[in-house]
Amino acid sequence: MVLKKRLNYEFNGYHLPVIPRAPRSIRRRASQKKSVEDSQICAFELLAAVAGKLLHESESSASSNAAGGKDLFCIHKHGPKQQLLEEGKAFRSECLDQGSCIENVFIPEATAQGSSLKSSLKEFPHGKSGSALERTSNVTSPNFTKNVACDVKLEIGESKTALENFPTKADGGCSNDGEASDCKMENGMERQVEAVQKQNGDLTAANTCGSKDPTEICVNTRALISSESSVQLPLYSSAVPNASFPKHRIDVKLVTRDDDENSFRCNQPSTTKRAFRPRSCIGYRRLRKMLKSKYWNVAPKLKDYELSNTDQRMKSICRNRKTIYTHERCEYEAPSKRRKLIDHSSTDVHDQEASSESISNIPEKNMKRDKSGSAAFFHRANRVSTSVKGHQASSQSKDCHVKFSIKSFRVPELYIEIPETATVGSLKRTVVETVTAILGGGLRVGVLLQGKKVRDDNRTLLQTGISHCGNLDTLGFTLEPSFSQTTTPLKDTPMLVPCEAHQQSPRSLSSTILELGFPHASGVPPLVTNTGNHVESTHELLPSPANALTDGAVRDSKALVVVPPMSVEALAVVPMNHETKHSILSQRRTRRPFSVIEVEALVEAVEKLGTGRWRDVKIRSFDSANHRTYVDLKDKWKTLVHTASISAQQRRGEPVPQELLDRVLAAHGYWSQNQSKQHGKLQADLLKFSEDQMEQLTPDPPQTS
DNA sequence: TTTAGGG
DNA sequence: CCCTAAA
Repeated sequence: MVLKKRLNYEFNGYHLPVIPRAPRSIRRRASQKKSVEDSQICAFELLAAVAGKLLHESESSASSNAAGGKDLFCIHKHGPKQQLLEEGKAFRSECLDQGSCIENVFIPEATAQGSSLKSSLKEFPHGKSGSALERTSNVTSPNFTKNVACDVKLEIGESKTALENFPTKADGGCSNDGEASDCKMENGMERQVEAVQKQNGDLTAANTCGSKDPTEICVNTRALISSESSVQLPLYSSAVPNASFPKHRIDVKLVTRDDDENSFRCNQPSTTKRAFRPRSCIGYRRLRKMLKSKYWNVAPKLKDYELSNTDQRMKSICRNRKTIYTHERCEYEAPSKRRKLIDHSSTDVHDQEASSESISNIPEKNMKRDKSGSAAFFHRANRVSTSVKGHQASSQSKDCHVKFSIKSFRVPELYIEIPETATVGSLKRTVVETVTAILGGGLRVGVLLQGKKVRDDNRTLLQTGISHCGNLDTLGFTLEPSFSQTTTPLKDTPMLVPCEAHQQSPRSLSSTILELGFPHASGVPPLVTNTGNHVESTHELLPSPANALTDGAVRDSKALVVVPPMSVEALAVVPMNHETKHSILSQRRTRRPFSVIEVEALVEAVEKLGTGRWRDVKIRSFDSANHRTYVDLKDKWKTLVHTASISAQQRRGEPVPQELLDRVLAAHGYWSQNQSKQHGKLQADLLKFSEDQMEQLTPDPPQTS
């Protein structure tokens, strides 16, 4: 079926607008076969399982961590791949596997027929761009990551590394900038080409990202990989600059930026395209839902659910989604009606710690502490936290209670890097956002003993040496930002705090992973956990120049990275506040205005497919634009129709060429008129009819309506 | 999961 | 864009 469809698309210009769509059940089946999603999930689960196992192991012996990490890595890396191979889609780029996607708007040349679209298409240097793209795809992430505009760099803790590299994404031609479409396209292409070239050059050096330290890269890569969201990193290691990809059809894909979901983009051979559907989107949504569910599930009472989140748990959650959902509504609707916040806190990572190398030096003495509601907070935190709380019986030695007084926490340092050309205002915004993100994002507590982090949450105070007789003087606590606002007891994990815009998807992924109990190999540098975030943030952070037009400023401000812990006082342990949660979990997706190119692609697709087949439209023209869901497309169409019906003066935003609007009206009229009959036997007739219509369609709408 | 609409 | 009812 898929094949058939594809053929149709390819060869029929405007002809066959009426591609009868298969009954949903069938479609569903087909889609299910698209294993990508499944495979991803499988991989995910597998990962989770492994993680769980590792975690387990790590608890018993720290030494095993390294190995564990490795294994994990391997699995992650190969698992998906293998699966793909099995599917016979060997050539899918890894980035795809990873779930990273690039948004491509591809426009079949065939389509170009008579419509104005054609003209614009022609502007693309097909040959050249095509090849460039292909190359790009080979290299995949590296290029993108490498990217053009690295306005903001995020650095995390001591591991400055890779972040810098990832940060920018190459800006796809199609992004939302307000530039004229043509220009955009070209620019985008060129850029990509440049990137590619550069990449090739640099590749040898191995530091695509330009990070100075290869080692670090490796580490990061690993970390990233482990975090699932990291998807792209694997490429680094395996990137083969010149590997040749199978040529794709004629589709020209435009790379657009895609942030929310996964920011990585890569060009996919069109062939594969259909194979994996909106998986990322879907996956993303799914995760989101899951998270929500969890939130509800757990958050309400901050019960100490077992922290060990295994995939089992995940599954169950999924299963109960509906139920949970209801639950949520009841309990949380009040605060914010529309937004369901996900409260990671309860579920999160706690146990895991991403160990950061950063060791805070000055241990603070502690005495008693406690502030607000840490109860819940600590609750989860298990042992350590408990101890912090006030006095509690320290685990084993029942007789002794250790009292702590925490005067201050060390707080991670923030590094913000923005272009010289940035305005002071944007700098301020950036700083504010960063801080907000951190504070708002949730904190976790790290425990330092003699300047060293205490990673093992399972050890008792006694075992750790924290007791009366012990050196409380050398005991310190750190407050570290964490994605999920959850605070985790021991260990400090410096993390990237996602800016508000940050989205979910990556975040979700990482969070999820964490929840799953992904243990970081202790040996692994600081970021296993973080990595994912980093990447994410990176994406978001990097504003593509093009985008700047629309919301560039905002974007710019988003990028920030948190580095190592530093001392900040009075950061009371804040249980997660709503706001925090709000900002992180339930954020509204970043607004991404449709670019003219996208509009064009949409119009073109609708002209062929008609309205009411948004899923197909999505697949056809926005398959790789992970941030554009079919609902988005439908909404966009709605607004386009509206836009087309109002005067130019009343329109806002990037102006859409009148020609496109005319086509919108034409298509809208046409399809609304024929909607009822399209599937029937009239199909043939309609076919012809539509053909005619379409052909003359160019600027003038089919009068049919 | 998709579609269709309201907000 | 989000949220949902329906399908």
